[in-house]
Amino acid sequence: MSVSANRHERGRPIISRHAAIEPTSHAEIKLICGLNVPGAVSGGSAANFFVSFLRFVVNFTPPIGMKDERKTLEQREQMTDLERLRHSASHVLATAILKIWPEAQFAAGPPVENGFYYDVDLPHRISPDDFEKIEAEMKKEIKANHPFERIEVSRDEALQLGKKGRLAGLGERAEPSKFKLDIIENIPPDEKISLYRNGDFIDLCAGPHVMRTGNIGAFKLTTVASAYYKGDEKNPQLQRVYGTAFKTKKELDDYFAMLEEAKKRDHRKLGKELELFVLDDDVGPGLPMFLPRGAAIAEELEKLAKETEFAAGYQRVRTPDIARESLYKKSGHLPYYAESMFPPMELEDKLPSLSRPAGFQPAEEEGGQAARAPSQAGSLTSDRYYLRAMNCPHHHKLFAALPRSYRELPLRLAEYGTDYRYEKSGELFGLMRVRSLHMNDAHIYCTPEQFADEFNAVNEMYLKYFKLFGIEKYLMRFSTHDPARLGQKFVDEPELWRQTEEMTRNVLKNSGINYVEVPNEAAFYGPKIDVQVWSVIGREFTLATNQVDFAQPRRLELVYKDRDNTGKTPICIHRAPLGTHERFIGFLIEHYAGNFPLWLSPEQVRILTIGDDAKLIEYARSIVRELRAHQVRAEIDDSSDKINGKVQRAEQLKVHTMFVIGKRDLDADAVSVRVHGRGNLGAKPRSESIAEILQAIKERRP
RNA sequence: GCCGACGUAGCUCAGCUGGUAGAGCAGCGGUUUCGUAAACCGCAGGUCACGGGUUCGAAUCCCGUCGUCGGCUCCA
Repeated sequence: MSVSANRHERGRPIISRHAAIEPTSHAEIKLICGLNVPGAVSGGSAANFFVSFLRFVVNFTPPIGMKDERKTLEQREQMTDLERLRHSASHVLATAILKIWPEAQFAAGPPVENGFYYDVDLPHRISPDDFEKIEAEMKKEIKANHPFERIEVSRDEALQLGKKGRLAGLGERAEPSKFKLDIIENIPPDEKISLYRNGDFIDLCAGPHVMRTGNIGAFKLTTVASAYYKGDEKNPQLQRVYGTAFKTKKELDDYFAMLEEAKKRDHRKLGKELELFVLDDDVGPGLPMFLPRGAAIAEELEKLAKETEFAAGYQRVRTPDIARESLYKKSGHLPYYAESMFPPMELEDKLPSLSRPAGFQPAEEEGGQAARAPSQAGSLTSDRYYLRAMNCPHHHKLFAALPRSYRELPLRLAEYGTDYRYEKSGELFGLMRVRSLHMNDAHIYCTPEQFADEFNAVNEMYLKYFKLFGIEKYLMRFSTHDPARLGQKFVDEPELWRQTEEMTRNVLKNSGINYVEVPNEAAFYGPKIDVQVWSVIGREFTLATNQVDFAQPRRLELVYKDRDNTGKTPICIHRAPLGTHERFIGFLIEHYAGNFPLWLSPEQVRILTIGDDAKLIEYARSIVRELRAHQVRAEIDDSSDKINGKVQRAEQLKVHTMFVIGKRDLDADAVSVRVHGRGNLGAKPRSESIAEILQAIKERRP
């Protein structure tokens, strides 16, 4: 799978306005964390959280198409009641902060998905320890029940007030309201400027607000973080105080209860409890290791992919995890992607005076980037190797390895390739964002005529998987190019762009897939589809990508002989429906809350013996032998614990099926079946129970 | 990468304003022979992330490093 270069095209990432439409490729799957918990979930205990949540997820439409413009007044008027309340809460927050630190300077204070924040510039570092104090002031302001008063002013009046420090202040101050003045500059000349006042606090604000501060029923400050003014790292860093607010105390309590419930599903927590994977400091950050129980899941996914792909006409290949620099120079990745790759290994065996110490350190003196820059040492014979960050160049080389005829196309090369990406430390996140990954990758080389069928088949595969895993909420983001930027951001092949986009669009339309079109976010080499999914606890991320590439095959001079005996360049489709093991397993853990279906379950069957009679133990062992002979992951618990203890341990590990066997079962050649989450299902003949297990696994029953 | 919080036994956590480091679970050794979510007794287990500093004395205070987590989109 290759990489969209657009993030690096202008030297810095292109960040769109909303997380839901951030340009992503599989390569740099940007994980959007935070919980998309519905603001307006009504009542209910933690128990119905997931019901509420699912309802929310189903109804949720990502705000596609939000552009770089400011919110219009019309859009503001559409703020929900809850958003108004939270917006007002942010003003109350600012009021409270000013009562304690009158010199505070405020920037923006909007409602957000799960609450509100206000960005503040203040020499004092606000810490959670300050929250109590701030909340106390907020409560006073709410109790005072001041009205939110809208005041329209001329631009000049607004500027005068800003210069006197009166905007986002309790009174006039020595320092001007610098951020507010900057904001006024950006208000279109034809737009009215308004202030909102509650008590002594006056803020530049377009509204809308609730009627009075007393309407803010319940609130709580949650966290403090830093944020750049206007999100630009060139701007000063501000302190962002987050909080949330609801109409009633009960709703607030429910919200925190939901967060607690969500935490229980967190893949990092479950991964530890269920012994699925570990991260070890000595191995390195972002380099997860799968324990046997987690590896079992990975193996099942691989088996699924191999079977599915084999049936779909893919051929498996195997390629190394490293390659010479020259490969990435030719493929065109290096300039775009070097900073996301681990620094190269330098092989300097041919050097005469090598005095490298045993603990060889790669050159990092000049900020690490030095090591990644092309070699300047002209006189030295050195060789650089990179750990690969993507598999496509290797696969392209396999395409090129043999003379290719149109008769061989489409050629579909698949590999569970291991890649290494030097993700920035702050972006690492459990299994979801890592530095070593195993990708369900394949590259399809085809002719333009074959493209639509191939692309459609890939999408069909996605849908098949979604169905299998019960993924109901997904969105395909179809990223297209901007013709005005051909030759700059996008390769200058107008006809190929037109054709592939048209073909892709038709495939999407005809298949009834849930998709949106996002202009100007294609990869430099072709249109792409990112698949976005929502885990049940509201994490949203790009799971997979499907990209059209008509540029790399040319760069690497891939050709096939066509009917007319001329050499032609194939179109390449990069696809990874199951994404990476790391991310997909992380997703599945949260999706299933660790309660995996039988076929995926790390431990499918556990035999629990009642007592340790020798005959009973031998009976248990014979069942395990039979199951294992059929490739079932079965274990036996013949410890000296009482049966209740064995049951509890198996339940806590979320073992899918338990066979409880005692003397009664031994005598009847039966097993008592207990299924995780469903309790005791009673005794059944041994052969029948085993047959059912085998059947459920074979069908990959949910 | 930047800002902030955090880092105590395998796990979950306690350890006040500096004075010999604790519990439960897991592990190990016994005893127990139990029919569906924890039988009992005992033992062992920690350079309090790492490195410096302050101090008579540091898990505790200060500095640095590493790691983890939360943010770093939605503007008045």
